[in-house]
Amino acid sequence: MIADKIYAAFEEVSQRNTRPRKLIAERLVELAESGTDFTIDDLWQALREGEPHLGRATVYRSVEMLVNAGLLDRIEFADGSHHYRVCGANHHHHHLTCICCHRVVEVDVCLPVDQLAAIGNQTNFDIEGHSLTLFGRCGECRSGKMLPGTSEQVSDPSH
Amino acid sequence: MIADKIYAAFEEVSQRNTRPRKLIAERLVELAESGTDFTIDDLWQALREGEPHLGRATVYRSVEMLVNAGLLDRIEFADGSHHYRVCGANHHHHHLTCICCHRVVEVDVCLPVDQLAAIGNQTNFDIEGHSLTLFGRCGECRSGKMLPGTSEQVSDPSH
DNA sequence: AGGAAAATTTTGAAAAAGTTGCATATCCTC
DNA sequence: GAGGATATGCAACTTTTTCAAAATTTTCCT
Repeated sequence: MIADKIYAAFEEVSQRNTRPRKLIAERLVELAESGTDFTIDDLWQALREGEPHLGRATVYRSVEMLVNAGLLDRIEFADGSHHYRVCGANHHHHHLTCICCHRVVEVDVCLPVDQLAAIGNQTNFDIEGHSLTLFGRCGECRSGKMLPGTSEQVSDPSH
Repeated sequence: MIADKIYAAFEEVSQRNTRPRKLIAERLVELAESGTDFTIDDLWQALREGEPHLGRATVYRSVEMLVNAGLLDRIEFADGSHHYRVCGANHHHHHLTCICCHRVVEVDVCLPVDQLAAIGNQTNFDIEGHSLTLFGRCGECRSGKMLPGTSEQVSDPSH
């Protein structure tokens, strides 16, 4: 159950059980169920309707915590902007995002482990992580002949 | 010669030869020669000393153009911040950045081409690009037992 | 055990940092 | 040098962080 995962992750990273965090968890459950991705501001605006004094900073901090905990994915777009979403897959994965409509697909592509190790040796770095995003144009945008920036943002709930 | 490359790239993307762009090009030549990486604000502050009316927006736009032209690399750090630097290598490459000191190393590691093609087919995307950054801890930071955030930022001119 | 002060985490208003829109100034062509 | 188009920089806007204050939990005392 996705709701349990969210509450569990939240309890792990937070040491106090506060009202704002309960509200954020609730809202994330909704967003997880619909598979919607969101910006920090989207989330704040939505929460603010029920809790007008809730501060943006609280949302920022909670999202950051949950990204570190692996519950939320931060998704980069080709234009440098980014969204978040409740992470669907439990295994290591990356994202492919559409340049036009910002559709997001989770993909299994990754770097060969031995290459990573080799780079670590060559450079004398302990490699602790990496970030990878593929950029492209989805079938729908190609057929619609949309240009970058012309389209609305669309999230793909079907993964 | 690096200076020629910079002036050439600049002329390619800009249709007018304006004073602000000349100043930006000059400064980038200096930064390229020392191998220093920089933020937009670093660059603006430096330019402003000689040209107090120069606007931030001009610097933003010029940097964006030059990133698109492939002359500047945008380098991501593990904490979500980013720097720019005049691109050393002419071939396709990515970056490995130190979590502690923000040292940057250019690396040749990349995705297998056939995997990219396979993903494109599976998802019905035309894959047009990707972004990849490795995060780790460099030898110096490991031996110094520095913690994230404790250190100054250091750029590695020796690549 | 019950209650309140102490200790510590978390919050949110406001300040700072980063980015963009638009009227004006500048550059190039004729 | 005037006209047309690009590029600029001010100012507005958006995003992120800071820090004093509020809230939660723990500790201590009766």
